[in-house]
Amino acid sequence: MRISDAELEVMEALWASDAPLTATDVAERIGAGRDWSLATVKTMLSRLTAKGAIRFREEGRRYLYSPAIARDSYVGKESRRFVDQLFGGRLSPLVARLAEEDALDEQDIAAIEAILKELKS
Amino acid sequence: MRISDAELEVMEALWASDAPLTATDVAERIGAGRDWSLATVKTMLSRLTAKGAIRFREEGRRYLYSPAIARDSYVGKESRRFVDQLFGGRLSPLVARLAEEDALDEQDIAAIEAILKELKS
DNA sequence: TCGAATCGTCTACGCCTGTAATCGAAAGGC
DNA sequence: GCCTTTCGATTACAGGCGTAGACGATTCGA
Repeated sequence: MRISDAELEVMEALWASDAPLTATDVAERIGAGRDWSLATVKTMLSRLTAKGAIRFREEGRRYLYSPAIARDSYVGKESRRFVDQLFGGRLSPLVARLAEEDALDEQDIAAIEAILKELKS
Repeated sequence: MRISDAELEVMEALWASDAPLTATDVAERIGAGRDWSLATVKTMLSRLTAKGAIRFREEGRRYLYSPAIARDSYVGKESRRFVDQLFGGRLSPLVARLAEEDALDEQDIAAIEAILKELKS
């Protein structure tokens, strides 16, 4: 299943904390950027549960939520989907495009080179 | 404005042909993959027009559609959005992730290296 | 003990998306 | 001159999304 932009925000909060979180916890961690009411966060948690992206354990009257899918695996799938959709499955045209827009700094470039060098060994 | 997955398919047809296309033309070019009725294609064309992503010129009773935005610029914006959303704006973690999934072949790697080398000169 | 706070669930609602049928106008064929 | 085809426009409709209020149950504070 796809995870929507708003839902992703909730996932990030859960992924960022290794302990399970209550709805209120999640709301607090998101707090800043998105000005959501607690009700909204709860809706997201329900929908994510329905999608199987998170799960919860009951603790008294509250639920403790934790991710049911790993960030790496989700991000990997989305990345593939993205390069497939816009770049025919190849990463190099993406790199070219971002390079052309000066979206890569020295540090990022060096990091990429290191990864590739490692790959070839 | 965002362009949806289905709408993108129509954009690709228009981007791929330098001449303007009629609705029927577009339908033919898409034909294969997506099993759409002509009506569906027309809906996409209307919506894309409303979004300002394409425009048309009347030719008799038909419309001749052409892109109003360049593929490069659209793709660039989406790419940024993507790396911002999932990788904090850095490309290297994306490369790392795809590398880890063996989604890069020799050819792609070489192409990326060439781009980076060029960048540094 | 009794009202206030809090919990998860249910309901809401407008916009977007995917997919298409219908419709009135025009054009083309015969 | 008509019937058929074809055009774009309008309407449809279910499911997803963003955002949240209302509700019944429970618990906590005084």
